[in-house]
Amino acid sequence: MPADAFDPHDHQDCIAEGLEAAEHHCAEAGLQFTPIRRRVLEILLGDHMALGAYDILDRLRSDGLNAQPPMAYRALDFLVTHGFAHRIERLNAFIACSHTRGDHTPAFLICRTCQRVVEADTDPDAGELGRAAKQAGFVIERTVREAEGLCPKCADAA
Amino acid sequence: MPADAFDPHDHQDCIAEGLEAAEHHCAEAGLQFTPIRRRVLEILLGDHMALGAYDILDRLRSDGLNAQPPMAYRALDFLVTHGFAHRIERLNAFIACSHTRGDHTPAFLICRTCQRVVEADTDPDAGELGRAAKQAGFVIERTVREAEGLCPKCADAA
DNA sequence: ATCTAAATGATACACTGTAACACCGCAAGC
DNA sequence: GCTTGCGGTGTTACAGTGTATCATTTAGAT
Repeated sequence: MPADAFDPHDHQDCIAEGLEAAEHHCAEAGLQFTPIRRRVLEILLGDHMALGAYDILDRLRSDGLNAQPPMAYRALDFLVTHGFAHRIERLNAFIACSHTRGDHTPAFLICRTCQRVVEADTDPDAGELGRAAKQAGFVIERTVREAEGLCPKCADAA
Repeated sequence: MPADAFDPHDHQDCIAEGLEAAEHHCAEAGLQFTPIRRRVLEILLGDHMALGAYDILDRLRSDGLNAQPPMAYRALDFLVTHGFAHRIERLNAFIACSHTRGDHTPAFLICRTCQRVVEADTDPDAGELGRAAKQAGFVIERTVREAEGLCPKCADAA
């Protein structure tokens, strides 16, 4: 289990595995894993921090591309739609998915000191949102669950 | 309990009570509940939908003010900081708080059809986020919990 | 009365995201 | 082969959201 991007780990594996999983899933599903989409996912997999669309754009440009905003947003839309990446609403930023593919309902832990973000999988109808929805008779279609605070390392340092 | 803004209710009461509660709390706490702040809260209390900062700005302008963006954002910052309003991250918008004052950890149910938003109070360390944080050793300072879907009325209609 | 801190007024700008259109490449079908 | 359609890319221009900065006013404290 990738319980923890807060823990040390061999990060090259994250990148390689993430890319391969996406490639495999696209092949299965008949999706086009184009060079741009692949490159954007690779950038996102590059660290466990959320990146803004314009950060992505800058990196594409340092690859030598004359990239404009729609290029980044299109690739990000693709990745988010198909579950290869997630949007962090609180940060207006994006992060590579660190779990197995398929529909899932992520929750995020955002460290305000080291900026790292960890993804955890959840049950959409559980938790406080599920409870509130049940009480109100509300039908949940999508959830946003994000916590800001301190990761173990940064909490110790403080 | 205001379990449900989805239910019919006398809305003038919402506005009057909300304003009075804020006024009272500001007096207690030595906060300045200035005309602009009061007016912005009144606008937010005007319905159970989230309003963007520029929606607020437009309404201030139709009051005859030559309002610029910082005016709306400052008032909203004040209201959010002191718990009279909340920011809905998913919508880049704001809504009046519908619960008693003091620190609390809201969750929101957002109807994608009628656009109404209901606030529920939660325990910051409970739910799926609390579970994930506990497992990772993460210290939660703030949470974002928002569900999009269908309110009872809109679900029936569909 | 004067001083100080907070709030407001105003300009300008930065960041985030999208509409619209032209173009390209490839696969499906005639 | 040809062409037709569709998804992806290249590009321009703009819309929406949020802030830094500085001047000015107001409200309270001494």
